[in-house]
Amino acid sequence: MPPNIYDIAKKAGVSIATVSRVFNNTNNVKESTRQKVLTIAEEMGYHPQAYAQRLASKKKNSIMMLVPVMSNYFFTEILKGTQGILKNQEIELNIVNINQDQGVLHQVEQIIKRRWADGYLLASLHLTEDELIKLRRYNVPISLLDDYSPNFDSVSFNNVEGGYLAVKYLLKKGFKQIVFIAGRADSLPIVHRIDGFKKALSEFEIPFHETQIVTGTSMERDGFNEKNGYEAMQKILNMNPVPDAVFCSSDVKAVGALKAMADRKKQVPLISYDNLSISEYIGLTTIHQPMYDMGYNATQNLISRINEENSEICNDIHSPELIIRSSSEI
Amino acid sequence: MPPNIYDIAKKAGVSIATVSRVFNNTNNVKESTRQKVLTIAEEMGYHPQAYAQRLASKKKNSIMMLVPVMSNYFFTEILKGTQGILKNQEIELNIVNINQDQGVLHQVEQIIKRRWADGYLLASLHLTEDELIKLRRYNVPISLLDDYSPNFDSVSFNNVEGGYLAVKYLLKKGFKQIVFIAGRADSLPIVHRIDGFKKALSEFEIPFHETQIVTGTSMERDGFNEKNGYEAMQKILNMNPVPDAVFCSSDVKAVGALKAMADRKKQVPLISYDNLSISEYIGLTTIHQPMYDMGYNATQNLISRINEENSEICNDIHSPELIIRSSSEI
DNA sequence: CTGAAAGCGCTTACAG
DNA sequence: CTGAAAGCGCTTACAG
Repeated sequence: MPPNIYDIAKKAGVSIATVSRVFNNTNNVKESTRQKVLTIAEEMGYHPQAYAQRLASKKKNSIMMLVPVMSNYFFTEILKGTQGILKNQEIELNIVNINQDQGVLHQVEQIIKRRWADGYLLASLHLTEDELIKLRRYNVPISLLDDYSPNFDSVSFNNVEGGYLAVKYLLKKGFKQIVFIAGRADSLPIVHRIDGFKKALSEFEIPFHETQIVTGTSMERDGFNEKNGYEAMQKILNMNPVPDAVFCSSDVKAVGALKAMADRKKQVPLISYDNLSISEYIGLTTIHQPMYDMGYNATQNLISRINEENSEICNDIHSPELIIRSSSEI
Repeated sequence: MPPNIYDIAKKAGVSIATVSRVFNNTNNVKESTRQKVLTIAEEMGYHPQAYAQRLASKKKNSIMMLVPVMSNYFFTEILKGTQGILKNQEIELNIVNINQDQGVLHQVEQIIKRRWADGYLLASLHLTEDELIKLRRYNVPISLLDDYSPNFDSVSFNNVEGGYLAVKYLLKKGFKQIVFIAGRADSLPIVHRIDGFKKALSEFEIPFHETQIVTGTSMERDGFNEKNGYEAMQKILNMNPVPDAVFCSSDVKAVGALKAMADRKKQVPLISYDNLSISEYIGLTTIHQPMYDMGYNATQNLISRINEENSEICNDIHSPELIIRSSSEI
C-alpha cells in the first residue's frame, strides 16, 4: 500500500494538519518541521492524492478540453494555443475525446455532471443552441471554441467570410466555373463556407448549382482526409467541361486533390482552407485560420469566467486571411 | 450548489446506499425504485462526482497518457491506436502534456504520486534506465511507448534497422555520398538511426564522416518541423560536391527539404521516415512506422498489466518497412 | 431488495 | 506555529 498522510504524520511526529499545510503552502509552518515532513515524504514517495485533495478542498485548478477529433492537424494547433496560456499557470489541462457517433450532448453532460474540472472548453463540438442551453443548469463555466453561441463565451471563426474571400479571389482572376470540395455537408463550418461561396457568386452575378458541391466518398475524420480530396478531384477532372478553379475545404484534402491533378497531368487553380504548417512548403493558396490564437483566447475566456462568474459574455470572432501561394496561380 | 447523493436519496425516499447502487449497477435494486431514482437524478442533473467516487471505491477505470509533444503528427497516429483499443472498454483516457524542458522525471513522478489513474502510458519520454527504475517504487502499472526498458512493458521501434534499411537502399542504387538530416542529435531514435546508417555504410565499405550529419537551426518540436528540413537541405545543396542522396529523419522535415530543392531547382534523391498520411500523396519514399499498431499494443499491454500485475514483462519491437515512392527515384 | 454506519484520504476553520 | 475534529461525497461490507 502506498503511504498516506497519516503515515507521513506519524513518522514525522506531527499531525496530519501540518503535513497538509506543508504540501499546500498555507499558513506558516516552522522551517525545520517543513523540512522534516518534506524529507520523509520524499523518502516514502508520498504526495497528497489528487482525488482526496479535490474532494476535501472543493478546488480543482483544472480545466478540461472536450474535442471530437483529437487526431487532426487542426486540433494540434489549437492545443498549442491552449498550452501557451496555461504555461506558468497552476492549472492542469485534461483532454478528453468525444465520440461524434454516440450522442455528443450526452457525453458532454456525463463529464460535466461528474464535476471533473473548474471549467470546460468545448472545441468544435457544434452543439445546437437548444443543447447548449441544457448545459446551463450545471452552472459551470463553459467556453466554446470554433463555435458560437450568444449564451456562452466563444471564439469562432468567420467561415462565411472565409468562403467569400476565397471564391471572390478566384472570380476576380476571371474564373467563372468554380467548384467546392466539401466534407460532410451538414457540418456547420462547411455550411457557412458554402454561404460565403454563394455570396461571392451572386456578387458576380453567376448562378449557383448544386453540382458545384463535390465530395469524395472517404469519410474518416468527417471527410477531412487526403483520400477524400483525391476522390473529389478525380470527380472534378471527369466533369465536362472541367471547371475553371477549385475551392477546397481543407489543406489536408487539398494535398489529395493536388495529387489527383498530378496523376492526371492536369492543373486546375486551387484555393484551400486552414493554412497548416505544411501548406507553406507545398505552395497552397489558402485561407488562414489563426488556430493558435483561437486556442489561446478561448482558454483565456474560460479562465476569466472561472475567476469571475458574472462578467459579460464575450464572443470573439476571428477573421480569415487569404494567403496567396502557387496553387492558385496557374 | 449542485445536488449530491443525499439530495437524491431524500427526494426519492430511499437511502444513499440505494442511490449508489442504482448508479453502479451493483446488487439488484427493485426496478420501480431504480426508475424513481433515475428519474429524480435526471431531473436534478445529478451524477456521482468522480472524485468522491474514486476515493471511496479505490477504483479508477482510467489510464493516463503522458506525452512530450502533443502537437505533432506522430502523436496523433499513436493516439488513434490507443483510442482504437479503448473503444468499447469502460476505461477513461486522460492525456497530459509533459514539458521537455523542465525535468521530465519530476513531472512524471508528480503525476504518478498523486494516483490519478490505474496505469500510465509513457510515450516517447525516453527516460534513462536509472530514472525508470525510480518509478518502480510507486508500484503502479507503467507501459512504455516508443521506448524500451527490460524492466517495463514496452512497445518500441527498431530504429537501427530503419536507418539501415533506408541507407542500404540508397547504396544499392549506387549512391555513395549520402547525408543524414538529423534533429536533436542526442535524441535516442536519431542516435539509433545513425547507427543503422553507419552499419549500412560499413557493409558497403564506405567510410563515415561527421559532416554527413546535417541539421537545420530551427529547433521547435526537437527539430521535427518543416523549417528545419528546409534549412538542412539548403546547407546540403551548398556542399561541394552536392551529395548523391539524402536520408531525412522525418516526413515533416522532408516536406521542407523538398521545398528547398524545388526553390533551387535541384533534385536529390531522398528517403525519409514515418510514413504519415500525407506522405503517400506527396510521393515520399519513406520508412513506415506502424504508429497506430504501436499505440494499440502499448495500451493493450498496460491494460493487461493493470489486470494481471505479475505477468511476464513484454517488450514488443516493431520492424520498419521501406515504402518506395517517387522521391528516391530521380 | 434495502438501510445504518464505517471508511476512503484529504482540507480547513477553530482554538490555543 | 500546531493539533483535534468535522466534513467533503461517495462506496461497500454487514445485517436484516
